[in-house]
Amino acid sequence: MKTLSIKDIAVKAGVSITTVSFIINGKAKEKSISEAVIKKVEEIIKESGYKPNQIARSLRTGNSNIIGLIIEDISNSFFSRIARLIEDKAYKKGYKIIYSSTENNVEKAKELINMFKSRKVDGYIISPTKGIEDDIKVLLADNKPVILFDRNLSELETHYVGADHFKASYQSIESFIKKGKKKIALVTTDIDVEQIIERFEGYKQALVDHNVDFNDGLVLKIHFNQDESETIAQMKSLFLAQDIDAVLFATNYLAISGLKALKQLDKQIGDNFSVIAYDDHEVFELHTPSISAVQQPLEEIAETVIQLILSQLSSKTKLENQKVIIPAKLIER
Amino acid sequence: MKTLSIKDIAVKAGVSITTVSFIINGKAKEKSISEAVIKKVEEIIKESGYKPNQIARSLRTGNSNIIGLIIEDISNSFFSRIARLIEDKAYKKGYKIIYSSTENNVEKAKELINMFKSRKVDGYIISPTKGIEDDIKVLLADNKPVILFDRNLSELETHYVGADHFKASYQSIESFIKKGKKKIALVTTDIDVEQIIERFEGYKQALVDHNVDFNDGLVLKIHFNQDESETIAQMKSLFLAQDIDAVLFATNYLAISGLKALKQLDKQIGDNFSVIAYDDHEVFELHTPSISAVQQPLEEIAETVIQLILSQLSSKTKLENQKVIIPAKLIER
DNA sequence: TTGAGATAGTAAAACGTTTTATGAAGAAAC
DNA sequence: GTTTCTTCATAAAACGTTTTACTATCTCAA
Repeated sequence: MKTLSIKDIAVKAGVSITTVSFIINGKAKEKSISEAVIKKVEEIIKESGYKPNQIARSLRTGNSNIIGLIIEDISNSFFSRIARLIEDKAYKKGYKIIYSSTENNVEKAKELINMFKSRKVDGYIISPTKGIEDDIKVLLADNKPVILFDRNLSELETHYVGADHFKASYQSIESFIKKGKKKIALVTTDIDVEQIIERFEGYKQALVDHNVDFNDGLVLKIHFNQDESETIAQMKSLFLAQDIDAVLFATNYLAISGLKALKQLDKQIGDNFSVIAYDDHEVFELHTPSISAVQQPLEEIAETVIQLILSQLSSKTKLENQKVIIPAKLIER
Repeated sequence: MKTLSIKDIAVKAGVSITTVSFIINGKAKEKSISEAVIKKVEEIIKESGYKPNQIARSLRTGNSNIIGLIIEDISNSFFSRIARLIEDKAYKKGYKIIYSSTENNVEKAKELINMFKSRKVDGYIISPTKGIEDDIKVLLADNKPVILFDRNLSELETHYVGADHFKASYQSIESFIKKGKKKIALVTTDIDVEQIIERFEGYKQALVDHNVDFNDGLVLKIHFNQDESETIAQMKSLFLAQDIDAVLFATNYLAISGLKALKQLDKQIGDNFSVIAYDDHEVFELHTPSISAVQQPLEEIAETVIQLILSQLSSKTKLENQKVIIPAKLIER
C-alpha cells in the first residue's frame, strides 16, 4: 500500500500540486483559490486520509515543529514530571517534543545536540552538563532558540528558567537553626553544575549569617555515578562519626539513599535528628515520619520554559535574554 | 553561518557529490573509489565538521533510524524506567528513540501514531490503549515493525513482550492465603486493558483454587483519570466498610494512594493487615513497615523489546510473531 | 476600446541526500 | 589494433514538499 503524496491528491482533484499545497497550508484565501476548489480538495484529502510527509516538509522549510528536550535522566522523577508537563503544553501548541537523557555525560550530550541538529529541531530545551557551553554557542550562533532550565550556565547568553536554589537551601538551613540544630550536615553530589553549587552556597551562607561555624567535615560529596551501596556506606559513616542533628540532602535520589542508610542504622528521624530533602518525592510524604522537602515549582518551570521558547520561535528577532528564577517552597512535614 | 552540505565537501575535495556520498556511507570499497580520494574526502569531512542532513537522508531512503515509543505516561516510574532502558540500548545500536505519552487516551494515541508515521519512524514500540487496534493494523499492513509491551492486544498479529501478570497476581493472592488471610481485597483501575484484566483474573483464580469465596464487594475499580483525593476517599470507605485483612493494589500509583489512605485512617500494616503492590517503587522499600511488591523484570522487558525490534528491522521478511511472557517476582518484605 | 487591477491558478526550482545508469581511461587478451 | 575487462568516477533522477515568479482570464472604469 503506497502512501499517498500531494501529487496523488492533485491528480485526483484535477488541480496542480501548488494549489493543493496552498490549501493544506491555509494560504488558499491569500492566494485566491476559489471556494469550489478548496472544498473539493479538502474533501479528497479527508476521505483519502492523506497526511503530508513531514520529512519532505522539513527539508523544504528548514524547520520541523519539533523541540528537542535534553535532560539528565528521564528515570529521575523530577525530570520525568517536568518532561510530561512540557510535552503536554508543547503538544497543545502543535509542537512535538523529542527527549533524550545525557546521564550527565558531556560526550553523550554533545552527540545528542548533534543528532538534534541534523534532525533540524526548531528549538532546544536543555538541562545542561558542564562542558557543553561551546556546543550550545554554536546553536545560538545558528540562531536557534535555546532555553536552559534547572541549572544555568552563566557564560551563555540565552534564556534560563529555574528555581531559586540558593534561597531554598538557605531557608532550609535557617529552619534547622531556628529549631536549635547545631551540627547540620549537607549531603550533595560532586557534579559541578550551577544549581548544586548554589545549594551549597545557600547552606554555607545560612550558617555564617546565624553564627554557626562552617565545618567541612559535615559536607559529604557523593560521586555522581557510583553504586548506591557505596553511597549508603559513605552516608552511614558520616552519620556515625559525627553527632549530627540535622541533614539537608541536595537531591531527591540522595535523600532516598539517605533514608535507606538511616533505616539500616536504626537512626530515628524526629526531634533529635531532622532531615530535609531537596526536590520533593512521593516517598517523603508517605515516609514515617514524613520528611520535609523543598518542592520545586514544576508547573511554573514548565510553563515558563514553554512560553519562552514559543515566543522565541515565533519572533523573527532575538528576544532579550530572560533569566527567570522562581521561588521554591519548603514543605515542612 | 550556513551549514555545510555534501556539495560543499565535494567542491572542496574536487570530486563529485556521488563520490562523497559513497564514502560517507561506507560504500567506497564496493564502488571502487581509490584510497587517495577516500583519505582526502574523509579528512575534509573531519576538519570541516560536516554532518549529513538526516532529513534529506530520510526523505531519500525512506527511513529515519528513529524508533517511536508510545507509552501511557512518562511520569509514571514504571514507564520512565523502561523508557530509559530502551533508550539506552537503542542508542548503542545507532537508533534514536522519540517518545510520547498517550495518557491512556485513544485520540491522543492515534494522533501520536499519525505523527510518527508522517515522520517516517522505522518502528514502533507501544504500550497500547484499547481502541487503537485498527491504527496498528495499518502500520503492520505498511510493513512497519511493531512491538507491543506491558499489555497485549491479542487480536493483533505482532510481537508482544510483557510480564506474566496473571501468575504474579495469582501468587500474590496465594501468599496472602498461606498467611491465613480470608478477606482479600483488590484495588484496581477501570481501564480495559489486558494486563489489568489478567491481574484481576489471577486474583479470582487464586481465590477459587484455594476455596475462598470471591466477593465482588472486595474489588474496587478506580476510575482512571480521577483526582487522587477522590481515589483516597473511595479506598477509605472500602477499608472501613469491610473487615479486610489483605489488599492487592493492581498498579503502583494505586498502591501509593492506598498507603496515603491507610495513613489517614491510622490503619497499621502488619500481621493483621497485609498489603502487596503491583509494580515496585522506591516508596515501598522505604515505607515503615516496608511493603511487599511485584517486581516486573524491567531490564529483561527492555532487552527483549529492543532485541525483537532490531531483528525485525534488519530482516527483510516478516519474522514469526513472538509473544514473550517474562515471569515477575514477588518481593516479600 | 484600452488598460489596470483583480482573480484563479500553475510550472518549475529548490531543499540535501542516495542510487542507478553510464562512461572514460588504462590494462589485458586475442 | 581491436575487443574486453577493470578501475575510478560522475551525471542526473528521485524522494515530497514549499514557494517564487509567472500567465491567463475577467471586470470595470475612463
